[in-house]
Amino acid sequence: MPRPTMEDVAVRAGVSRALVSLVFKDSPKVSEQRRAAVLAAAEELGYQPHVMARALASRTSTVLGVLVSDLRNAFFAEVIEGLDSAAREAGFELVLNTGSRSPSREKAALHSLLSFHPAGVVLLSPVLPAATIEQAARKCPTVLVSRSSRLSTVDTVNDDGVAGARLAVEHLVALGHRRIAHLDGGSATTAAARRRGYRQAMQAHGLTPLVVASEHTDTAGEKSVHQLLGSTRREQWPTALVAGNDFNAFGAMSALEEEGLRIPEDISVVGYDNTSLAALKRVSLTTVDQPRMEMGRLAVEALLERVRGERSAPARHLLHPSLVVRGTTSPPAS
Amino acid sequence: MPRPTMEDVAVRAGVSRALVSLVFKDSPKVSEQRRAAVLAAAEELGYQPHVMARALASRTSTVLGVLVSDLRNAFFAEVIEGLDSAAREAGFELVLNTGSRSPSREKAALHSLLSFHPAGVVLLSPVLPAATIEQAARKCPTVLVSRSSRLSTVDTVNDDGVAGARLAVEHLVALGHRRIAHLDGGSATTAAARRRGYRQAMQAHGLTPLVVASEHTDTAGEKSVHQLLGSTRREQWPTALVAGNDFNAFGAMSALEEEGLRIPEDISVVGYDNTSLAALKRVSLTTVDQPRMEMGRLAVEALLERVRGERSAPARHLLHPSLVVRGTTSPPAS
DNA sequence: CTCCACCATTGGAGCGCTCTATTGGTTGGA
DNA sequence: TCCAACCAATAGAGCGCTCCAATGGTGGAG
Repeated sequence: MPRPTMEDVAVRAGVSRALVSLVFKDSPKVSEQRRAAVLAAAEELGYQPHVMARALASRTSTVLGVLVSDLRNAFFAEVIEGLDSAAREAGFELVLNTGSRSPSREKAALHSLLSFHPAGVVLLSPVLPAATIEQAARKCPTVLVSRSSRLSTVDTVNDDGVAGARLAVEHLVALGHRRIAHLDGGSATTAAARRRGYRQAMQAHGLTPLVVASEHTDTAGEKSVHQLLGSTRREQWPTALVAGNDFNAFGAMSALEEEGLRIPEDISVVGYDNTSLAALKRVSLTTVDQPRMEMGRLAVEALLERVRGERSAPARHLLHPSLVVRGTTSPPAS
Repeated sequence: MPRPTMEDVAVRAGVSRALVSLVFKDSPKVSEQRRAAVLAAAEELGYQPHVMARALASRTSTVLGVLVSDLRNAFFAEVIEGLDSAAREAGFELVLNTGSRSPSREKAALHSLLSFHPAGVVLLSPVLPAATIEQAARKCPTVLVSRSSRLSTVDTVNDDGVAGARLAVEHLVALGHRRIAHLDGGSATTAAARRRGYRQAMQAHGLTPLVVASEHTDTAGEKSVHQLLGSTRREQWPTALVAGNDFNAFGAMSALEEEGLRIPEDISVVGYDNTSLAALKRVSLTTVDQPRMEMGRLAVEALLERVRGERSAPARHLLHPSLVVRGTTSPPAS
């Protein structure tokens, strides 16, 4: 299907190609009369400027590449909405690609993103090796979301996981809990900060931390709880759990119920991420909320600052999480 | 950040630009020696072909545009994975855009997709008016997923909602249920077929259909259930519910529990879509599964057939859903 | 020894656009 | 009346690439 070009519009409107270009750039130096003629001709032909040709000719890209490690995780969906609205406002287009949580697939996806010669790329919690990220950063401005980095060439946007985990512990302590366990996120990029925050908060209250190995999935949460309860005397069981993230919390809750514990009467559970499922009445999970939209917007902002050459020092955005109290936490059974 | 061009590579390898082009097209008419030299030079410079320039010069696009109506819905995430793998295999790149369930935003997103002059576009359950879709179809091959159309210029990929809803009813009838209500999906593009399937199946078993107005969200499910129970005598309450989709089912389940009904002992619930949440042990929702990956693959296939000019008649793929029985259905109380 | 077929390689035009420099047509001040 | 200043409009080069037609170099057949 051959689509009309700028030339076609120019001929039909009886003007030069350059004038059409000016009209589509909203240049003020075009008479109202001509502008109208051009727009009419474009409308009649169904003309639409060709982004790629424009990018080539102007030597500037309006494309922002976005690599999502895992589309199934609704957390990213909301970050993307933030990216999307910020990008659109600034006149940029998003090109999205997904890596399905596999380093090799992510690499391929990043490669394909870079082949667009984008103005910048956003990497959402990538599992890529640091070397690959550095390589990308040499090609265009790069910002990391939900993953930290020491590279001075990349910007980062993260929530303050230390503060978030602390928030969860403070809440439980305030309710009267003292035996509070943490289900660790393992290799996830955000796990270390949450673990640290948990430890700090526990020690600040003179309590003994208990970190249980796990992962950010519901099956891992399930397994870890079974292991924890199976290897501990009943009187020693924790009265509250700080899960690595919401999915982990869901798994943990299933396991707890299987073991005959009621939530929150017998044991409280706090998640992390405030995914949309947590808000479902049936689930009603107390959890830590990250300002996802805001994170998306900041990521785009950081990118654009680099694109415009306004900044060369790395930006390190650390956002404040907040606690959303719902139905899975209550004071411990006397 | 200026990136190296084909010219740079050519100079460094001591060959012509055209030869470099041939190497990157994997042309067989290049000597091993030169090929190696070119690849080495490219590697050293960190050269990567410019997709946009290539598209312009070759007058063929390797871009497939994807419009997702709602990224938060995990259903689409899996369709996209199907799209992604099929596209990658065929050497195409995905450009994703999201419309956040608003017609005007969707229109803007579609517009921006089309400005890439893609080889084709995939519209995932769009809320766009038919006229807009037809317009898009005039510009490039277009396929609709989870939405049907009479337009001969667009292909469609849908699950057989009639069969899916029937599956749900059959299952409940087999368990012994007779008063089975349906929570309707309202204006959702997939609602009509499911409603029809429900009606047909009920009538086939000599049962009276009861369609309750609702939407494909959990809050709507909640409200509808409260209304249904509030306006009916207890003895008349249904013993089973066929929800419009999983989210609707989640909301319905919250409301049922609030009304003091146990699931599945007092009332059974069946969802639709088999979203990843349905599989969470804590939820364990019996639901209808659509072959999402397959749908993604078929969509890309349909597009490529049109691109290659192999077919001009509209393709109408109707896929068979299957029932996934979990914990929210059981025989009715005596 | 010539001729032609065949091969790897190359120059150059052109894809749809932007951008710089330039044109020609008004104005208005001196 | 003349010229600078200004304006809308345009010609033409060039962005990074592909592709076609053409190049020169080789080898085998006649």
